[in-house]
Amino acid sequence: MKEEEEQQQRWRWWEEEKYKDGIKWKYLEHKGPVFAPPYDPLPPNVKFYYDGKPFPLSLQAEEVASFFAKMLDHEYTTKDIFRNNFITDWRKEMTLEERMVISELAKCDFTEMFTYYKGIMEERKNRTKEDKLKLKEENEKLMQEFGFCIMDHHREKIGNFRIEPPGLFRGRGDHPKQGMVKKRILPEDIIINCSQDSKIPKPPTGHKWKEVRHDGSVSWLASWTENVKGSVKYIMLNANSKLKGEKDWEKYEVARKLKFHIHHIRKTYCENFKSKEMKVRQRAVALYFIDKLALRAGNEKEEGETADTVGCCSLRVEHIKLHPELDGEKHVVEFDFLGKDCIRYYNKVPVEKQVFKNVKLFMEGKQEGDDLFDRLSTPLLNKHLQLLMEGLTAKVFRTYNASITLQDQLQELTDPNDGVPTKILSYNRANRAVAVLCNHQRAPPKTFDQSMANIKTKIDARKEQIELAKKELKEAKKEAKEKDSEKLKKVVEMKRRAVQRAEEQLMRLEVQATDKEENKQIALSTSKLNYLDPRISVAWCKKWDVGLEKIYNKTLRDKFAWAVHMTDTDFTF
DNA sequence: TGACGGACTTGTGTGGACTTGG
DNA sequence: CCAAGTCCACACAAGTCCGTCA
Repeated sequence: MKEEEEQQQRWRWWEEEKYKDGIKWKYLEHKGPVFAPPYDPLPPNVKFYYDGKPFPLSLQAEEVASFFAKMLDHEYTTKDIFRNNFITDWRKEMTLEERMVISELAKCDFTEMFTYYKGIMEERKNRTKEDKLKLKEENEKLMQEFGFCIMDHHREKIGNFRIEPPGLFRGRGDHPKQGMVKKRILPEDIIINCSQDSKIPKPPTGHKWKEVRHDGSVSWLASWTENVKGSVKYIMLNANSKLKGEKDWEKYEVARKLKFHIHHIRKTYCENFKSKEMKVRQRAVALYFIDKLALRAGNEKEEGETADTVGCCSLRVEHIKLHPELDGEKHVVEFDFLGKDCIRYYNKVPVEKQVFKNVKLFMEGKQEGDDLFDRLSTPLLNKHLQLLMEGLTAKVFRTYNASITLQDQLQELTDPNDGVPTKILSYNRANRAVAVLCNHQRAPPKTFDQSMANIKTKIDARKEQIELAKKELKEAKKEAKEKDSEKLKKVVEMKRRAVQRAEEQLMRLEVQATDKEENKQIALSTSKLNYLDPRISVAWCKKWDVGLEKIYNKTLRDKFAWAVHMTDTDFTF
């Protein structure tokens, strides 16, 4: 409750005016990032072996070896690409002498190091309560000093104030760069962004910043270029900040605006299915998929630099199968491709006849590896969308369709007569419909079967308990009827309550089991965090008197404080 | 128009904190 | 009170989209 109060106390940025012309802030002061702790060398008794013999390593080579040693029980270290990239990068860190000897990873023995680090982890886990408390306090102190900034007179929380420590790059799926060494970032790599009239952060002693700039048109406080992909990384504010919140609010407003244009847009792209211009037809069909299936835009990617994943515009012929008829349905398109994060998208969808014919046409004369939409790119698509509605891009359709689906599903599934637990089940089901639409999948948790079985056992036990309680109630009633006494009446009442309580518990368990089962392979958190207009959820909670904390955890309530504050029961998306 | 980099959002996995039930 | 299970915050990877430059 205390936190809720704190939240109420928080500055209501949404009641203030925004800056114009791309200005993000006028005053920004912070302490700079926190760097990764320096490498802690191995004790002399822990050895690395090459070709069966102990082989002492230079400090630099040892540090990189430790990255691999710590991961020995991870699947990554069995993959060829990972191993090859690692040994190549590792050898770059070696001295000439080391490089002369160490050439084959298969001859490297890291097991002593692995065991050593395992032991340290174990020790860490078994720390005493006092130690844990002390660490927590130290962390808190660091957070208070480096975890906040002053932006235009307000103290704002920073999202990530720690620089990423060095290690091995863990790309997802078949990433060609997995296993490469992520180098240690030094102050000399860091660009600091703050206002000129602020207290400029001091670099650690003996070091200098790469650059200090004062750019109020961007939101980041510090940045550096990472060595594996050469991309820029940033220190930015927490999701509950004004800067992030305003942007998020704006996103949902753009999505809401689409509601007024969607009818016309859909009509237009259906007309364009018959366009004489191939480019227009392809654009229309792609847009149809983006709208109907909530596919991502699908930017072009540099070949060989990333895993082979696609979105709508980058679909290739091998990702599509056409079924004139399938399971009693006509014009079925079968999608099978790897999307963002190498998550598989598999779906069989009956489509408009015109779409089906078009896709067939687009595929004619093409072979594996060819683009389905060879005349289309995301910039082209977005340029077109911009003309249809200001601020419209491909990803707005995902936000729009996710939010409108939640709203419709809540309307459909919520039964006013239900109790709170069942209403929450309805909410989760509505949320689930969105997650399915957006293909937010997850691997079933490793403990899933076990914990499912546990719930079933509990349910059975409850049922038995109810039987017993009912029997006792019956007997108590019978006794009370025979001998009319106050004491017996009380007993009957007690037994009645016991039955009721047990039945309520049973119902709660059954709802829990259903929810869990339906959620086995589906992740709700992503859509909740990124796609669902929080005002829909807040309004629903207020309308049905469901505590917001049943739907949103503290982080979400904090992030969506603006929505919590401004939304009433009558909000419609 | 096409490559490219920069800025920002979206996404999953994970370790540790927190909760719960025996 | 402890172990097991669950949940959350965080780390950081991987997208989208825009502006610039040739």
